[in-house]
Amino acid sequence: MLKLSKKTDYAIILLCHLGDVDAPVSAQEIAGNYQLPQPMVANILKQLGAAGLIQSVRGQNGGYVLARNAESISLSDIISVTDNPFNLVECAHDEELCKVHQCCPTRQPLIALHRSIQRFMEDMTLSTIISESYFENPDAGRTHHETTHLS
Amino acid sequence: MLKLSKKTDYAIILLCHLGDVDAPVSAQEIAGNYQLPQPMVANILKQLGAAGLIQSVRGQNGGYVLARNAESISLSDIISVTDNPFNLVECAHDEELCKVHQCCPTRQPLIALHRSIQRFMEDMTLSTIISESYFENPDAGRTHHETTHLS
DNA sequence: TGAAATAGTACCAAAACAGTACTATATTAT
DNA sequence: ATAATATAGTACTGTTTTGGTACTATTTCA
Repeated sequence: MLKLSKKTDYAIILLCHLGDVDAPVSAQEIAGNYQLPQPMVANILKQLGAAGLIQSVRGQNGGYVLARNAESISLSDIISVTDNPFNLVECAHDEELCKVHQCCPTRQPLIALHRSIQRFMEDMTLSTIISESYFENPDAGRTHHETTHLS
Repeated sequence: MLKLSKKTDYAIILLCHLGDVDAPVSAQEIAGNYQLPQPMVANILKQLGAAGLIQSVRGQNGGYVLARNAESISLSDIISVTDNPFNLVECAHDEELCKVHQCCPTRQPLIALHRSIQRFMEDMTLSTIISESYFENPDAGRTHHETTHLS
């Protein structure tokens, strides 16, 4: 339906949070902070860890921290983990899949759209997202996340 | 999963075909020409008709023709019919849906992405798609569609 | 009047999504 | 040591969406 999955949606929130904090943050902590289902959050963090976007710290007081700086994590990276690699149309990656590629009128323009979106998502980094979110919520300072709980 | 549905995919093919021909074209004819499932094609054409993108001609020798010229039909129009209105993230349209909008770090940047894609899809008209497809398949002339059948 | 077409629905199976559960392992505070 | 708190890995499930079919009615033309 051409929309981001909840998983991707959540992943961005999680990563923004991690990008704001230095110490490891646990799944439980984030889930509580944003009122998200804890098992989901845990699963997504596991996936992001396996993909190398974040690093895990096991044991008590453990959690996750960004594995790279926020400038080098793109929206495209995130979506690749939580939503499969972006693929607006099958034939953008698998030309052979297209039964009618000899006469398919959609290939060129849809691949153009695909590339345009791809480009946009590669250019949009986590740090961009974080700084744009401050523009909207300037009072959501880094040490006040516990005050942003919802009633 | 951030990809176009088959319905949208097909719809673009159908509309491109209609944009190339003046006389009404039947569902059966198009389905045969592009090796697409006939009932699906019929359903999509019905929807496109109901949405006012194409006009139907009933009865024998009937079929469909574009209801407006190809310049005035945008990719956004098409997707609205076959894929629901485009909505990258819920909160792009329904701010109240977002439980954490007070502290949600994703709103601004994702809405920016949404708008960028939306804009792109509004600017890409059916006539653009058709002309770009000729760039790739210059031999797919308007009277030779029956020669492009696949074996 | 019959063939060929659309109109309008209703239906169904398979896949994807959103979320849960469980077991194992690692680390640390006590 | 050991209990508590965390991640690691994986399997499972209910719901929704997708992709596609089927059926009946109506319109038009030869």
